[in-house]
Amino acid sequence: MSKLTSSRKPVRDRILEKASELFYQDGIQNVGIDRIISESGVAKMSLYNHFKSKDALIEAFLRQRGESWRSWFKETVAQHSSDPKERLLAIFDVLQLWFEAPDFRGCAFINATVELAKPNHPGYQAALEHQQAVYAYILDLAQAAGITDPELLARQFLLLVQGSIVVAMMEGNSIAAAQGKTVASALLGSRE
Amino acid sequence: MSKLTSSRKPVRDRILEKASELFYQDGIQNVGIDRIISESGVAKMSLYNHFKSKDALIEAFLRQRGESWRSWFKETVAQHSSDPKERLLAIFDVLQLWFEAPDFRGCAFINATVELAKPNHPGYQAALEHQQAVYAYILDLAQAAGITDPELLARQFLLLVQGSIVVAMMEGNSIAAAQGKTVASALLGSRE
DNA sequence: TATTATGTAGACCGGTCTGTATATTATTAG
DNA sequence: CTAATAATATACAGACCGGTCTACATAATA
Repeated sequence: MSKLTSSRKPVRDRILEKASELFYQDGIQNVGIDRIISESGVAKMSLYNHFKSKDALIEAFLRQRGESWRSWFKETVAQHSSDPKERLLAIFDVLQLWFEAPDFRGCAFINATVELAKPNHPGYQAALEHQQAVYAYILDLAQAAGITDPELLARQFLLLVQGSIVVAMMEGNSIAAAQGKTVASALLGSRE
Repeated sequence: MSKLTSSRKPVRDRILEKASELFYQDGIQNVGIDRIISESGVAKMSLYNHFKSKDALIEAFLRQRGESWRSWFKETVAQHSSDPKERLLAIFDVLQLWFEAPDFRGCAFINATVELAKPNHPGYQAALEHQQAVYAYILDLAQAAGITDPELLARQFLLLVQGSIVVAMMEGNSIAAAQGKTVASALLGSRE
């Protein structure tokens, strides 16, 4: 217990946490290294000791956020219902919860592809993999629900999810979630 | 006819054209003033003579692109069909055309809100107005088609349109358009 | 205790960015 | 022809960027 001892957490975690917060909130390009280190209370050399470049930090941010977001999403959907078909609809209830979070600023992965622009950026690939993982999750639910042509339904749902996210971000409210759910219901209903 | 006379078009137009191309293609933040002036063959002072700042140029780019994109979109939809209900579906055929354009890189307005991040940026408001205009156009079609609750259908279509655009951009192909159309068909079919 | 790891603090570098100032050249109008 | 206007070519300011380097402090370990 030497001085301020804000170093309860490992340095690397503090850097990544603060970088994640700032990158998501203000945009990757609008956040500089200097701000990350000053707000996380860490020396610049510590950052470059744990991450070889800003691009590497961006990639680490995206991969970590992808994992934590998906696990939160799946768990929250699961606790909404145990019936697979109802879970497909619960997707949009959970989206609404997300949209209502005060720090919501859209999908970090859509945002990253827009900002990074270059498909060869390591963060770009991470974003694509996240979208694939989300699709795979929806496909799982569709298969468990016994949907005919689950691949098509999963793709349709993916469009609805991404569309809801974008509209919610631009408008700054959560009504897109409920409207997405009405479309999802229609899709499921038209198959019975 | 003095020298190279690349100045067939007025200077302001050349600047705005090149800025539009570069902003859309590489991202607003990834394009500097110096590149715009060098590639458009114009002096830096000419740019700042016609636009008071880069932010003003960004706003001009978004407003001009919004108008030209919407007029292209409406005209192309109109020439696909004259029946309002078929036009609602033709939206996704025209989207597919757009997605297949070699320079397609998503929606300039979604991208702008992501990049600019600050809602008080003049370009941000232009982006919101564009989305409103697209919604108004879909609503027009829905009303002309005699849809019950046209507002709801227009909102549902907006989600599908935005979702298709985002997915097409990330994946770099156009299959999202056809899949969006299947959802649109289902929505229209479930109302008969 | 001596050694090695890790982190801190801050100066510093080359480069890029937006924006301005200046001086010169074309073009156009009266 | 002359005077006003518009565009050009550059140099420059000042801020910020990512990234490196050095010197020092601290903590763990042998």
